[in-house]
Amino acid sequence: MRQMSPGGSSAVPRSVDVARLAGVSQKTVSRVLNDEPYVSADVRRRVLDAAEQLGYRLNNAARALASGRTRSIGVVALGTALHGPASLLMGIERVARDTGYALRVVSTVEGDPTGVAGAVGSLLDQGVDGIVISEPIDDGPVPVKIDVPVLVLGAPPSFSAPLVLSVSVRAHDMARAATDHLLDLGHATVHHVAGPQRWFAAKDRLDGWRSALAARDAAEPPVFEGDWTPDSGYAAGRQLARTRGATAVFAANDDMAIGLIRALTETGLRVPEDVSVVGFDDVPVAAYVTPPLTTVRQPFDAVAGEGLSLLVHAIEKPGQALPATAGQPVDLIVRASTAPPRA
Amino acid sequence: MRQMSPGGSSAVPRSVDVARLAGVSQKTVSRVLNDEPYVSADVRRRVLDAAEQLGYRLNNAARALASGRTRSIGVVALGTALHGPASLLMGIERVARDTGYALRVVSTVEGDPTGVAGAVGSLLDQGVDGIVISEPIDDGPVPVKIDVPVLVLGAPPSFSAPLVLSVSVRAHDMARAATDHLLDLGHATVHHVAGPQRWFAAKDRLDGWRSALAARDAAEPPVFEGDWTPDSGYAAGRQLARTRGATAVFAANDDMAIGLIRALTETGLRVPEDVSVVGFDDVPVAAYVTPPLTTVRQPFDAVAGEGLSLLVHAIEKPGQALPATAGQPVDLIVRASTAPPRA
DNA sequence: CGCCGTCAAGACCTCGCCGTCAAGACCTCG
DNA sequence: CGAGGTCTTGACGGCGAGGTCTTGACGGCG
Repeated sequence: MRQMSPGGSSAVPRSVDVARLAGVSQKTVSRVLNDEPYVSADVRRRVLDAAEQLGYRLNNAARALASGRTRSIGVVALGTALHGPASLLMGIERVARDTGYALRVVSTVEGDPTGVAGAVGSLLDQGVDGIVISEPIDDGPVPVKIDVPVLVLGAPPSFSAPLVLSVSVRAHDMARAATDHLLDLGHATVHHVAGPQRWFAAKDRLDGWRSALAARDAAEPPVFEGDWTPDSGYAAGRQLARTRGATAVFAANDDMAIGLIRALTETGLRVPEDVSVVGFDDVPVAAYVTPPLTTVRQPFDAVAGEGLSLLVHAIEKPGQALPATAGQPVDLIVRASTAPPRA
Repeated sequence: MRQMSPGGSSAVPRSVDVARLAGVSQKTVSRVLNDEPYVSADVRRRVLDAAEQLGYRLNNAARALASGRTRSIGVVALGTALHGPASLLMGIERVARDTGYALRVVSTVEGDPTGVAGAVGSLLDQGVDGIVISEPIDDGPVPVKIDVPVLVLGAPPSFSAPLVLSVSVRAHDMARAATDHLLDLGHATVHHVAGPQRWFAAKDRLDGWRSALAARDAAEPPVFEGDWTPDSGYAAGRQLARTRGATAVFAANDDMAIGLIRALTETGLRVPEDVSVVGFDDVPVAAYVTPPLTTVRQPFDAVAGEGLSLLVHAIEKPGQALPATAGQPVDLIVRASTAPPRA
């Protein structure tokens, strides 16, 4: 355990070493390092100098054990590099770092029987002060008793925790806006290439699309269920090309929209002249594909930021009322993949 | 600190509670839970039952304090949702989970003065058994003394640690293969849209391109330095379109290639008839843009897997020889964005 | 039948920090 | 000038696990 360099006597320094060097008690070192009050400027200086001189680092395990807090937040991520989930994760990381929390990441894997419950369990094992569940997949109720606040980004599965916060990404409204846009252009109805329905995010978009159609009494064509990949969008496109009279499609993400457009173009259909396409996410390349994609921008950073500040508030001031949140705007970005149907 | 439910006396159970219920000592509980030898089957059974009944979870902070190990690995990620970094991160997470390690993630931010050093420092503060630095940005030497094994994916900055492992992503060879492909098609030379040169990954690709040109005595045109975004690729494309005689371009990632192609097409140049373009990464949409992109596939999962198994080996069997690693193949994927120059 | 090695389990200490309480120094003010 | 605050600091006892040593029980064997 004791770590020695071959040269001689350099163990990893402990706070008591710092104390000795500074000529104070260990407790005072602790005070200085935790910014507790009641330390004279002089002592503080001496302690900091001594710590620096020894290259002292606080031992987090000991600190966590003694204080019961870890200053870390666990994230249940989706094990994918898809733009949405990855953006959310990075947004969360940034805010966590800014607020002084470390991040522990576990991802759920497609097909893992334990799913979200297993991921949450492993976070609880590690010890976290709060948990973020990012746009989860539905594997039914989560049978884990959680004893820290939980933030869910997107639609929540049901579980028991002292406090469940949730920031809506408003996928429903966004999907509806996308669909409305196509209907407004004069299309009789709008087809939908959905995401995998085990994802709440995919379900929300489907629902939004459905309610937009219902509000105008538009016929609801059959849904193609893809898996977020351009490949699945392509497959949907091949199928759609054989469907007579489809003039507008809303894809549940940009990748599928891009695959879809390729399939349509390959079969001789022009976008947007013959078929209009709307995507979802506004991935970076969306503006540069052919044709530039009309899509809905997801405010990942804003969602992560807002959610995390709620969570941190819940962790640090338990019981207090939560600050109001702004809510995210729906941001439809119209580019060149949509147009009125040909007369 | 003691946590009570309003109803009554349900504190979070400790190992000593399990011990009492099972009628053994706390140490025996520890033995069972750590799979130590010298426990009879009967006792093991009783302990496990008691633990389950109480819903007992090992306290990781206490365990880490007592054992000096955290069973966690720290990752220095790039704070971006770009396909490459995000894929690497997810690959790392998957392997870490499979090998029983938890993940702590810190990201470096563009423009953070402390850079990699700061990120590594915060991981050391948290306590990790090993560190992965994923495709770092060059902020000069890292002045932190690290006392755990380090794995660097991509080119390493210099720092001091007991053991520095490194898995090459062979970006140099890949870039060279991409450039060679264009030269093989008969192009007199190849232009390059580079990534930001603070990234080692971008530098490697530039070097690979450069060495391919040098090997054939091809003239080296000026380099456009982008920032990985399609926007910067687009800007490079506008500029390139004004350059007479450019017939082949190698872009340092697919996003820039896509922006580039759009700029070329908008100015009336056809891809690949007038200009051939090769990307890098093989992002999911690469096969579906117009034209489908010739690109180099990066084996992110394989790199993450190979690297992490090395790191885990170094953590668990310090001093022992490392297992040999396979090395990753260079995988050029030829699609429709490249063709011989017009005669 | 006694010696010794292996197995099984427990007592007791340790890990490095934080929380609580107590005590001394110093100030304020009647 | 002394009572009662406020500031500063330290002694001490955990936090909840793992490590080490010890103690018995048991069994093989000369």
